[in-house]
Amino acid sequence: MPERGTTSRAVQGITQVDRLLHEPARLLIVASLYALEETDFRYLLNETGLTKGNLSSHLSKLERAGYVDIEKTFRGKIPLTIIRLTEAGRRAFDIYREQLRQIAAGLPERTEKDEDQR
Amino acid sequence: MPERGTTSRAVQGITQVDRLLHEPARLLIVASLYALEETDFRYLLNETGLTKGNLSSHLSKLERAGYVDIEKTFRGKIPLTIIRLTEAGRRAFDIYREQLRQIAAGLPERTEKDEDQR
DNA sequence: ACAGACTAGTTTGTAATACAAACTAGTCTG
DNA sequence: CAGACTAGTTTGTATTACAAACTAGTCTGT
Repeated sequence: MPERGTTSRAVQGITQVDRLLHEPARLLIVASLYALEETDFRYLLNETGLTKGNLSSHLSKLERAGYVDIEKTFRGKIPLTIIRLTEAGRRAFDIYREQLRQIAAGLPERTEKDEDQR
Repeated sequence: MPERGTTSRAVQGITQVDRLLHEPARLLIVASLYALEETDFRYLLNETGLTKGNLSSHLSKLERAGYVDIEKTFRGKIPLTIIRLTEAGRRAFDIYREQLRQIAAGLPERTEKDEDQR
């Protein structure tokens, strides 16, 4: 098995994270959805602080990946988009969360010697 | 101060991470450099597993941002590129490391109730 | 009744990206 | 001295992230 240097394995793992979730805007969307049964477009808009256009396109991307279900309904006569995290999305998030923690834990620390340098 | 929903502050902070370091390839480069006084192109190539082209362009980007110093020398008659993390790069990494840890810690967990759902 | 404001999103345009393949410039070897 | 090798850089391509402009319809004041 080829070793690739001295940087910790955990940190080298960063090259394999799910790029779909590594994008901050989408991680925020999915993290918001994670705790909820379902929610609507307006809620996510408020929760994430994204613009409508951005939120719309990130949701489409997550939908194409099978990470969210998007259901179009009406609240009275006004269109309402219901968004749900799928089981696949939930699993992908679980994996990403654990990878991120491994990586964060594995990043090198400032040592006392480093402090002296300046 | 406007609240933006129920997702934890730490996680909302993800929208403000340093995009230069959030890119896996570059984080790996900078994490590799962090522990070292200086190193060369060949070492990083091996350490990161990137292609030469990719490493070259990521290093240029880090150099433009002032995160690394690149010095061109010769080892005998063969060109040798020496790379060093600057103090600015070191500080940026310190900040990113802490932000990442906050975010990783703040991501929602799978609850017992969630487990039941499937 | 209908002009204009509002709700709820989607589509379009643009600049920046990440990546690998192709290239450059020179050195070493049989 | 041809070809293989070292050490990188440049170029080409497809994907992206983002906001501005747009679509489709509903509500409100006069």
